[in-house]
Amino acid sequence: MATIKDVAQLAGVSTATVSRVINGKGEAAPETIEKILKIVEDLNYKPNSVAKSLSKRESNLIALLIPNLDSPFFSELVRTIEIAANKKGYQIYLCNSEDNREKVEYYLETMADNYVIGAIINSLHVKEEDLERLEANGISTITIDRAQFSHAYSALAVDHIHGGYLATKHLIESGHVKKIAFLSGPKDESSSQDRYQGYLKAVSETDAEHIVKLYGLFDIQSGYETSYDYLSNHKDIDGIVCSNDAMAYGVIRACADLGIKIPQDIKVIGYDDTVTAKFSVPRLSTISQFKPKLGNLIINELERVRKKNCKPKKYEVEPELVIRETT
Amino acid sequence: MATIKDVAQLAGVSTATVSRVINGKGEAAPETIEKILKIVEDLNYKPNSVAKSLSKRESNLIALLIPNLDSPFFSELVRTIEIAANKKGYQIYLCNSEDNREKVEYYLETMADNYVIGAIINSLHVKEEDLERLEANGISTITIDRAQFSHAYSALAVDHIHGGYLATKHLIESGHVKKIAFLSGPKDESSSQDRYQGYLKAVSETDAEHIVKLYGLFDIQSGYETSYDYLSNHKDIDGIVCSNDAMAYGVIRACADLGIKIPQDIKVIGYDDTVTAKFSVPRLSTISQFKPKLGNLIINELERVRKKNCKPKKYEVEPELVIRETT
DNA sequence: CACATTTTCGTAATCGGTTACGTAAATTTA
DNA sequence: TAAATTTACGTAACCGATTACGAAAATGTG
Repeated sequence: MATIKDVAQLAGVSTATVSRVINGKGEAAPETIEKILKIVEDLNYKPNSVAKSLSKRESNLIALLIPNLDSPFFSELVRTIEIAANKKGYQIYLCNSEDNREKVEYYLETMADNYVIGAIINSLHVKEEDLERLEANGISTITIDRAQFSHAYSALAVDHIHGGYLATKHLIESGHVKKIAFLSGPKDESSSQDRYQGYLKAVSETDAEHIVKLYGLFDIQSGYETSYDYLSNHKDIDGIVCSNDAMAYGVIRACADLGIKIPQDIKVIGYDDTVTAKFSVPRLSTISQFKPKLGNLIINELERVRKKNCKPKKYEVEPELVIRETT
Repeated sequence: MATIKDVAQLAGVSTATVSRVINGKGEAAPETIEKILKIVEDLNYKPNSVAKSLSKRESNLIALLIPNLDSPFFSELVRTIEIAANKKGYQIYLCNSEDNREKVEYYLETMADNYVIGAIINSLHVKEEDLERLEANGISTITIDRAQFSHAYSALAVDHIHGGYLATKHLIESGHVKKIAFLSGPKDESSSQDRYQGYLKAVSETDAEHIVKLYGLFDIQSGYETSYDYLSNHKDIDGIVCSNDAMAYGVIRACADLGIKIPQDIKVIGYDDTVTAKFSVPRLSTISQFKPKLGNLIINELERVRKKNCKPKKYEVEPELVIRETT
């Protein structure tokens, strides 16, 4: 691997000049520029990222902290962000927290000493003081979705209350739905609670009745288990609003096992509009929130906040209802 | 952020001593060690990874090059590897190639100048000479699955031929299956071709007949589209062997749309045993290959090969048949 | 006690870049 | 043509660690 010294030597100039030319900073004579660029080309010289990071005290890594990769929702998120970041020359430092505070802490620390320039954060376990610490270390942050919206930094959030409302209202109006249940994510998870608020609001506006709130872990298995347990002992509901698609797939499976027909006997709605929703049997009605262009929005916001004097912004994504076959 | 200089100054020693003590290299007086460690503790000093990488010319990043994150197969792979890497103090540099040679090249280059210590590679577009270049730059490699098995470096592969054989044999024997089709991934994709070999072998051993080979893109949508197109024009098959689970879900959906009953009218088998397979309607019979412990195996192999004089090894994972409801 | 060994630790170079500052040469201005 | 200004580029410090080498201090040996 050629270094800047090799280039400088061959060009008969100092490394400072080479650096300037490559980065287009300061002045240089046209012939010098040409000579250097030719040598760079010949040697296939690429500045070493690590050295660059050290001297500039910033890398081109963007940390992406997420709780897991199992759910399609997150893998789709990672994908859209990776593509957007890549287009701008950033790379992704993947931080998979497994929803575990220790791993979150580990990653928050390594972010700083890897000189990542920004962090995209989706985690129950990140508190405002963690964001403060990151910003103090020059790492701009943007939280997505699950973390609170009310901290002092940039955030992108879906209006979960409205989403929950939309889902529930539609579910109720899609048939003779009178008695409904809400299948929530973990108790300490705020987006689920918000969706639940919207759910309650919709219930109060109609003559439907809220029967029970169930809890899952946002994965297909827990969706299956909790709904199977409940439905095999109770026949009192005809609609279930799920806090994400993965759990809804579990519900669909549980109903199939129990001989409950969707949407005739019971209607189901998910949340996220993951790719599978279009192809499940039956196809899942759901709430769509993230679209590919959000990757760009997130990366752009991170770049924007990095410039001093740029105030953090809050973004809200309007959830949209996607009607398919389960309602 | 405290640096090694701060620690050295407070302890009244040189940075060299601090470095030695922290890394447990060379000798140091017990009191000196104690004093330094105390200050490290007090200051919450963490060595800067970037500086460390530069001076040692190696980071603790492991590159993970995969074609996409859409398919659960890859997101599960990323997850198991992230967990294994993390346990050993490595971090993941995520390289999502979108199955695109340009992005592959971009990432191969950035690997070297990020001083990643190893690369886990799954890509159609990586050739043996790319592996050579990586190794020449001190990056040990292990290819997984889709890339050829025959290069000079470490590799982990599933015996796709045997897997295809197992799947097909079971499909045929699970009912009165006489006329079957193979739903392949992209034409240039070797694992699919291997599975197809196994498929043909199984066909030849039974009285079933191979009718058609269809091509998809390994995703649910293409699985749906190709099978829908074929099945709406032909009623001549009663079994489909799919080259991965995602496409099998597409087939299931297509059959539902066409009023074809699974497994009564047609039997379907997938490949990968993704989490959803247990919960789809109907539950998908499939071939299981990667288990969580493979993450550890991969990371260990990467560590092993790094030591000079350690010859690359080839690993084969035995595919296993998982019988569910589609056969 | 003189000498050999060992222990402990500091000096300084290095990894591969960036950049503030200064200076010599080229150009402009009067 | 001398002074002022601008252009082009080099010197050297720096980012935050690691490490080869050597020297001083401590310890052991006869």
